Amino acid sequence: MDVALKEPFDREKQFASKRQAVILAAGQAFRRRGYHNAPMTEIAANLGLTKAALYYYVRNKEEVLYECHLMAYDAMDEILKSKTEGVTALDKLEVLYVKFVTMLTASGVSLLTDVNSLGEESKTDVLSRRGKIERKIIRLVKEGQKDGSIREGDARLHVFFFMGALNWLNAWYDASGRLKGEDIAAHFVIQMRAGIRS
Amino acid sequence: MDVALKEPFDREKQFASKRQAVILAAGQAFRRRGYHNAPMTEIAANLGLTKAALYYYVRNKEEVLYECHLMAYDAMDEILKSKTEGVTALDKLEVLYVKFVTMLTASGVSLLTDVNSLGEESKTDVLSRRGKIERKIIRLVKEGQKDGSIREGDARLHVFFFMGALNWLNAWYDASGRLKGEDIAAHFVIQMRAGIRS
DNA sequence: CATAAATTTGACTCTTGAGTCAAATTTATT
DNA sequence: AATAAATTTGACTCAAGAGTCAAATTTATG
Repeated sequence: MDVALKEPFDREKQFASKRQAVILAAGQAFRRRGYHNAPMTEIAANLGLTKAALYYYVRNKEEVLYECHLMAYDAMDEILKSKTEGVTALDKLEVLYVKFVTMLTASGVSLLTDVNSLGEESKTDVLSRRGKIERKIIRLVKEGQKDGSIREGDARLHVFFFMGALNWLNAWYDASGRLKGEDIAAHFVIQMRAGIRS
Repeated sequence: MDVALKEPFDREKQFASKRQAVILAAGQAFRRRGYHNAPMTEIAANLGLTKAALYYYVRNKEEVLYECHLMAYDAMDEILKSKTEGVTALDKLEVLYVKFVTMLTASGVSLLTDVNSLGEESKTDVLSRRGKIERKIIRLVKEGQKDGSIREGDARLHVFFFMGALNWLNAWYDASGRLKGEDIAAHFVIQMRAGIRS
């Protein structure tokens, strides 16, 4: 490969990965302290930078929040694409759910709930992303109700119930605590499955 | 009763009830838009008042948030006191859970999660209140594990799972939507119970 | 009606934190 | 080393919204 061609690409990659680091760090801060209680100055300091330096990588704070949401939804989409194993829909759902919990506890990606601090456009975008994911899971639950693996009842409520556990997880989970992500995942799937199996 | 004695009491009562109205309204706003996205001016306007008038009833915004938390925890404490019926611990828990959901969907009381916008003292106070409630429920779950009605496993995780559904409920529930509070309650208990029964 | 207490308001002040920018510094390239 | 590009910074500006207060208005009481 021609070096002159590869290098500018490397630069971009470095820039992109630093940008990602900024967004990840911000996400942690938003999750722990809340969007409005996490000043950019502080996020910068955590990265050994100045606020002004952050703005070299990012347009504004709202964009960072937006990207945090997208990052989480990208990760979830990725997981949703992998739903090939399992014979019944319930089995498939189980696999997905473990992956969700594991992702949230291990990857550093934060599943934020603050959608109201976004501008109108990004807000509707984020909500539509979320809606798509929810609908996929709801569809899977309905499939399970057809194949007899999942109990009858409002599929949407089935999903909201166990997705609530995920969102709440993000509020209380502390990676440095005694509970390991895997243990939580193992526990949560059982409870999820038991809650909806027929 | 002497009128001269009763009247100042009535005044206080009126003041107190108006103050409660302010806090309730603020709670709704905080729940829907988030604490920092709900300016006092707007909350006041919703009540047909001016911001300055609000401050006649309330010391500052943080106090309002604090009172919102307390209001929810008072309601939950009230419910927890009523746990007399039911033969197994699981049955008791079931009764409590229905009441929780009903309270959250019907009473106008909001179960907020933003605890980081509180000052240090009120924050620890709120967290300790929450801790007490959680511990009571955890104790009940352990009791259920003893009497055989509830599956073995980390009681704390059992509780965090189905309490997550409650907290998440507060984020998506819309009183004007198609789903009635009772229906949600009916659905959620079943899923809660199924998730932890032995 | 007169008076006093309670309630409400308009018009302020003040603080916090987001976002900017020209200049300084670091890093890579020849 | 010289130069250019990339990165970082200190020192700003600016807006939003919390909170204040003296004065106006409303409500209750003799």
